[in-house]
Amino acid sequence: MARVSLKTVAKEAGAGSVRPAAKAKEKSRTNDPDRTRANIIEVATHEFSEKGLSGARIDEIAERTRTSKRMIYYYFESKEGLYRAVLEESYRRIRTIEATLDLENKPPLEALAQHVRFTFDYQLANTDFIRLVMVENIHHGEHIAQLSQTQQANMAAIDTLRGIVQRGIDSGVFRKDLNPIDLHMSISALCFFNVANRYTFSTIFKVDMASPAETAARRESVADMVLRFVAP
Amino acid sequence: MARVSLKTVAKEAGAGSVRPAAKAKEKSRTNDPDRTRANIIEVATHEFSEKGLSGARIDEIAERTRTSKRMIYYYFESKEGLYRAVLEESYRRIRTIEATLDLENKPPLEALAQHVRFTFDYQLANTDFIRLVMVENIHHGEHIAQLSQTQQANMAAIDTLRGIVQRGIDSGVFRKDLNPIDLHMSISALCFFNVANRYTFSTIFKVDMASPAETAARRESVADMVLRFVAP
DNA sequence: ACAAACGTACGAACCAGTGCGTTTATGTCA
DNA sequence: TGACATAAACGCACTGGTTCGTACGTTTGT
Repeated sequence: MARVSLKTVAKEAGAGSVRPAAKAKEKSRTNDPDRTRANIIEVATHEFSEKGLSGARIDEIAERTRTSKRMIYYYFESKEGLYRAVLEESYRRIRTIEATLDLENKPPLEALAQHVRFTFDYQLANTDFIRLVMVENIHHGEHIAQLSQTQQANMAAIDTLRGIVQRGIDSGVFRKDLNPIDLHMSISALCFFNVANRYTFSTIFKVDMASPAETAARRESVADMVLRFVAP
Repeated sequence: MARVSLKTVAKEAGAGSVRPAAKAKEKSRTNDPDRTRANIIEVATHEFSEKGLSGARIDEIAERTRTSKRMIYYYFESKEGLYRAVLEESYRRIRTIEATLDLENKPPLEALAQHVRFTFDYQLANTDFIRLVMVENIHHGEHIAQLSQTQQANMAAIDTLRGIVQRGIDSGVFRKDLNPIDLHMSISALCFFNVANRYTFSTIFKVDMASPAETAARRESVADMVLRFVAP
């Protein structure tokens, strides 16, 4: 059925990943499993986050890749396998970035405020991740349930917050009955909504939640709400 | 192009829809367009909310209906048409129920607290609706964008909150710079997350967010957070 | 030489949508 | 009132395009 060749000719495109200098004739193929794998995941991440697990098409993902559909199955075995790899990688990325923040040495109130603003901005800048979480919840979390590695690592992500809360309580600037997990949930909820429900909310209330002005105001409102929440 | 009439034959619709007494032989079919339509929407609501727009299957919806697949296309024209009808009906239902609450005559603080707890409980009890909103946002809100009727009616849904805010400010128990839409967003965010992200959050943090104890604690935490937020 | 990495082309199941014929309800006029 | 025409409501069985997945052969690296 005249299915088009889909060459993906040449191209140095890459965000990085230098190739061997050879390049002489474009006829030659270069094996680079790491790059191929990473490239597939990158494309798939965007595709799954845009269309969901059921809405995404393996053929379309393959098309946007520098390799072929066969390679997707070679590396990931199935559509769900690929989805799981995408989920894992997205969760891995968020926690490595979160760890770079140094909030341990700042006064609790300031540290918390910064933590909230950072979370807000990170989620705003990583809508792909947010949407993947939405998709995963539509699927009842059955895939992340299989990634125990990911679960553990992400549970540890609130250790920073836990530390801030402890210091805040100790120094008397936070109320004593504060529950770190509950606090984390509230922060997540406020930041998450801003990205996740942007479309329906903007449509109904005729505001452009993606605009810089709206975003800035919202960020401060969220920070304010959290700070008020922890006060004694 | 046998394009169906789409009658909407007036009628008192009601959840009940009494049938003609006839019923004589079970061999005979009884035409009851309203009931058929409502039945399809009911089944489709659950199916779309469980599997999403792309994940849901028309054949499966038809199977769970008391009628045939052909009727789905007879009444709704396409899968997306059915989805739109489902979305519209879900939004319609939430606002009629919301309107039944009488908060106009209670003191602002009490009214707000009740409003928050009601929102929390309603969303908890109507996961189908919440999940539909998630699905719609995955699709960039392109379907609700076509339902201007629904948009308008739902924008009006914050009039109650707006009234409470005004009375609270006037009587001095709320701070003056409170923005009703911003407040509404925060309340929605806190309640929404509880249902929408239940699976990933429960999995990562090893808590059962659906349990009564967890739910009750969370409801009070949310109410507390909102009340602190509005204080002068 | 041998395994890992890769591409092409194909198949089988799935699934939205429809052609067409049948039954039920309703209006109309003798 | 009842015969009849017409429209609405309905069901069966099918189709054509889509889509996940793979058989099989080729190239690259060690």
